[in-house]
Formats: sequence, C-alpha cells, structure tokens
Amino acid sequence: MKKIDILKKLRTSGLRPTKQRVEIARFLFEREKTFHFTVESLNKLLAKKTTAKISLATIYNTVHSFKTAGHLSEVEVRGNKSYFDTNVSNHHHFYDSETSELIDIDANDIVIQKIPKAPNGKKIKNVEVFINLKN
Amino acid sequence: MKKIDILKKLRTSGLRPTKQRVEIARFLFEREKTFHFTVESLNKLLAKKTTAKISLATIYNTVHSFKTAGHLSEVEVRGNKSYFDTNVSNHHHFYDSETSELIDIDANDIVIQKIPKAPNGKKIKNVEVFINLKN
DNA sequence: TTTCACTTTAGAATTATTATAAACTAGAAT
DNA sequence: ATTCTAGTTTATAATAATTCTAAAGTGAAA
Ligand SMILES: [Mn+2]
Ligand SMILES: [Mn+2]
Ligand SMILES: [Zn+2]
Ligand SMILES: [Zn+2]
Repeated sequence: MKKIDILKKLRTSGLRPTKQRVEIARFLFEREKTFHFTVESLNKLLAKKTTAKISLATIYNTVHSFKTAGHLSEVEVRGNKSYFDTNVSNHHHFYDSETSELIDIDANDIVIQKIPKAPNGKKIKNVEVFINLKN
Repeated sequence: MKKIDILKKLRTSGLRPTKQRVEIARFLFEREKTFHFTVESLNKLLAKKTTAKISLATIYNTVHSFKTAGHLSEVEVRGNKSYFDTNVSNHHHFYDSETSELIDIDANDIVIQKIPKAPNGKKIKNVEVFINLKN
C-alpha cells in the first residue's frame, strides 16, 4: 500500500493527516497480510517502531475513526478487551487461546450447508465462524 | 429441575448450599429454556425476584464457580462485558445486536460442509457459529 | 501574523471485574 | 445446646480497559 493510499484512508475517515495519524495508518495498512491487534498491543508496537510519541487517547480515537469508516473491523473474541482487524471483508477466524491469536480464514474456505432461518421479523446480517484451537 | 438437583449443582461445584447460592442456582437452573445473561443483568433480576440481598461479589464468585464446574458456559459476543449461558452443550447462536440478545441454535441445525484444517501443530477444539441479525 | 477549527495529550472519570479483609454462618465436634 | 472453625458474604479497594475532558498545541487560510 502506497503513501497516497494512506492519505486516502485518513481522508475517507474524516481525519486530517497529522504526524500521529499517518504513523498509525502506515503501521496498520502498509502490510501484506491481515493484522489483528488490540489497542494495547498496537500501542506497544508503535512505541517500539516509531520515534514520535503517540498518546493512547490518539490511538483509541484513530482506531475508532477507522472502524467507523470501515477501514478496520472489530472481532468479538476474547474477554474484556477489543480486537481489531485490518481485514474488513467477510471472513472467519481460527482462534488460538494459548497465544490469544487470531488467524484469518477466507470466506470461501468454509461452506455451510444447512442454516436455520432467522427468528420472526429478523433477517440474517452475516454469519461468523470461529474455530477454536488447542495444541 | 428439582431442588435436589440444585443442591447437586452446588455440591459438584464445590460450594456449600448457602442461602445466597441456592437463590442464584435456582434462578439460573430452575427453568425450561436456556438463559443467557451478564452478571449485571443477573444481579438486577435477582434483586427484583428475591427478598434476600445478594452482593455483586457473591454473584461473580458463584457464576465463576459454576462455569469452572461446567454448569455454565461463557459466550464471547459483545464488547467488554461477559455473557454466560446455562446451555453448556455444543451449540451456536443468533445474536441480535438491536437488543443485545442471544438465541440458541441447536448444533444439528447448522451443518458445515467444508472447513479448513488447523494450522501446523494445532488441533480443532470446537467450532462456534454466530449468526448476526438485523431488522 | 493572526485566527480558529481541529488535534493531541495527560489525567480524570467510567465501567467491568477481581482482590481484600473484616464480619458472619453453617455444620462438625464437644 | 455451646463451641469451634473453615468456609462465606459483603463493603470496599484495587485493577484493567475504555471513554471523557479540558487545556495546550498545530497548521492552513484569512
Ligand atoms: Mn470480546
Ligand atoms: Mn465479549
Ligand atoms: Zn481477520
Ligand atoms: Zn446459548
């Protein structure tokens, strides 16, 4: 992903490209593979990777803006901490509770044959599969 | 579920049948259908239902003991609050984000045809499906 | 250069949960 | 029945994750 795309991510999130936001955006989006993270882990990684200091509040704010804009998704998986995901397409996850790690599963790699119909008056928004792992 | 079974739930959880614990256990287990709850919602419901005052700490402790003993399961579903489930068998859920409600889906009502194999050195512990609902 | 809306940040506040430690209670032993 | 004691309850403190607040900083445009 090029720098121009980073600026686009920010623009489409309604965010001005400040030093801090560009650092965060580059760290999140300039990568090949999906990145799963918590705000805590992102904060630590950013502190190691970059010279500039970025406050936790800015990380929370920026991550939420990206989520609202659809550039990040949130994965419900582990207790009382939020997990975020740079993969915003419809997909599934392995979850390794030993390491607290998520691994992507492509939507096409899981095929559901039989599914119940939604309760009265409701519709199905999406289906999420978690495959929990053990050693 | 009879009172004798309630006492068994407590005994098998390593808990003496105190007034508070019996109240909690009866409220959780003397019902036909699955009950999904948070500690907060359980606390409110118990406060309405019973005369005796039960402290929040006791509710947390008792719920955790039941979970450890396998009489309750925890469902990862909504942000930063824990959801518990009186259905401890392998099953799936509808999740209605409008009402924050879970609805059980019998394991047999979802059939998965194709599933990826676990990553190197890992095994599949279980598969959980969430069907998110909208209006 | 001044302006001013937007931004960052430290720290306070809030929420969910867990830990602590003093007062209480159920049984067992006398 | 009374005593004893390990287990229990509870208020409150501590912790953890997140959100809020308000003061200081920044930068593009006037
Ligand atoms: Mn979660
Ligand atoms: Mn959760
Ligand atoms: Zn993912
Ligand atoms: Zn359930």
